[in-house]
Amino acid sequence: MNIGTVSVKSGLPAKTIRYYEDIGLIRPDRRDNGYRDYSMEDVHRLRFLQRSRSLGFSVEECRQLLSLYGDGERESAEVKAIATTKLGEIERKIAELQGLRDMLQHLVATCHGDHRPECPIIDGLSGRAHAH
Amino acid sequence: MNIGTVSVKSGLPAKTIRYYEDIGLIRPDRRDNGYRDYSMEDVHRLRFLQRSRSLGFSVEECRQLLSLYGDGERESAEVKAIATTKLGEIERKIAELQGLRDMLQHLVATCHGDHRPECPIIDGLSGRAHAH
DNA sequence: AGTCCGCCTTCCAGCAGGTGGAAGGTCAAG
DNA sequence: CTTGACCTTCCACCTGCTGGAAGGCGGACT
Repeated sequence: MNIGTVSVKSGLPAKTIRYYEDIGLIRPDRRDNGYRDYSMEDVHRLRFLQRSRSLGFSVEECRQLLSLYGDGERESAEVKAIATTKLGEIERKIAELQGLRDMLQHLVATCHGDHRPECPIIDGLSGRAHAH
Repeated sequence: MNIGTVSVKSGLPAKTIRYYEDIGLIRPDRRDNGYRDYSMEDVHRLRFLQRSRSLGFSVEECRQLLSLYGDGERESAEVKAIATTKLGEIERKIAELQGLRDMLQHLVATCHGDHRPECPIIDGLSGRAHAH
């Protein structure tokens, strides 16, 4: 199977698929003409990568998950530990962004937004005023 | 004022302060010995940068905000427009992360996390099952 | 047989936003 | 006079790709 087909099937750009090969996440065969030749197994691995990346796992985490994915002997506890850690990170990230949002919302709400130079947003960013 | 002092006062690493100079966000004086010499105005600008970066503005957005910050004639409407756009982006980001969280929460909740090889997380990532 | 287009290959460069480290100059204290 | 903390520049590296150039290959149409 050529890279273009695999790209469609996996939902990943061809460039990204080659990049994943560069960093050792997949190892497709080569044909006589030099073209990469992918198996269905490769497609599964790439879909797996696409999903886990879009769920916020780093490439290194994906590498771990992928080795567990391919290991029939793996213990689900290992996988759960990785996922749980990532869940905590995502929750922290959400809380952080909510803090930013509240701060910005406050600044935007108190700004007249007209042609006068007074601006609580600038003041807030400069630390001249406290957006409590 | 030396860069080390400014680093403490602004909450930014010295490396980052030099980098901000490289990309033209600040322009400190130089002393005879080659050391950078910062004014209180520089410190204010750097604190401003630190705050706006940590509020999720990109460096380019910070550059805009900084030019408005230094411009007594600016109209608050300009600033409000930038902040409002950024607010929308932050809200989209939060929603996206909440989606990830829900998905991962579901996967983690349905995984026994023991030493058996069955693992709904791996299944979910591989697309073999739907964590709806 | 020639030509076209689209696919494939490699390689090199660059994006954001810094961070790390080497190699060396400077300054104040002991 | 040496030590140690600070400062300087420069160059490389990080993540996770993405873009583009230059060239080979494959099948269709004429």
